[in-house]
Amino acid sequence: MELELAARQLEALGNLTRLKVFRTLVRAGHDGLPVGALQQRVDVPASTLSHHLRRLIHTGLVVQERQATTLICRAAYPAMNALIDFLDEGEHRGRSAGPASMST
Amino acid sequence: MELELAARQLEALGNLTRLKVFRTLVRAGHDGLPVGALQQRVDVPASTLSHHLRRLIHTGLVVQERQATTLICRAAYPAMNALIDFLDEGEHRGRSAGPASMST
DNA sequence: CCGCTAATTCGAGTTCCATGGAATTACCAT
DNA sequence: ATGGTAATTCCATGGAACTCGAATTAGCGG
Repeated sequence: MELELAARQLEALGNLTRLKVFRTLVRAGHDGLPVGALQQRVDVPASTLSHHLRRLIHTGLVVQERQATTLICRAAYPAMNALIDFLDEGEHRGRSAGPASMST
Repeated sequence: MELELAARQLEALGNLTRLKVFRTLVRAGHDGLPVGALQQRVDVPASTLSHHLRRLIHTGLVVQERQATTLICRAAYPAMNALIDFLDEGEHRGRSAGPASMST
């Protein structure tokens, strides 16, 4: 992972609103959430949320997929794990690939 | 870990210079490095470095200890691990406490 | 006490970021 | 095509962050 990308990702997460958004998506798991649902949970004006989402997407921490008129947002777990490993200086320690996958 | 603290720590790491500083300290291990040595490695003016260090210290990611006229800086490994766990939604998975502690 | 080195604080300029209302695009249903 | 909902882009405005030279403080050695 490149230093610059890591810095941009960390900066992206270093904002209260964006961090809330990202954590909400991490909790939501692989199914993700529509932008509208995110807006209700995080409680910010739509335009503001959109700006923040754009940034998270641009840095590769969030992915969007269109389903008709709604846009589904998902946390990019691989990117998150790469970022964590980077902070750790490459000490991998068997993180699971996705959201808290309990059991088997 | 509180959301606000996590955001401030992530923001602190989300700057190219500060990220370089922090990673240099992580690599340096428990012995840490004097500010002067850091300055040589990261190559920024002393005053600039000092501002960045202040921020990293203020957020709890770095610790300083005085040794005569020089200040030793160390990465705060517990804080780093707490931050990582926070991003992960509290999935702990046996990270080691410090720098790549090979063997025993 | 005086000088020396280490490091921080002061001060100022520039740039970048966050916010949110209004206008706009995208897509589907009828 | 028209209406309707989802979401983004446009635009303006405070405000905060980054940078770094100069001045300052902290602590030792002679």
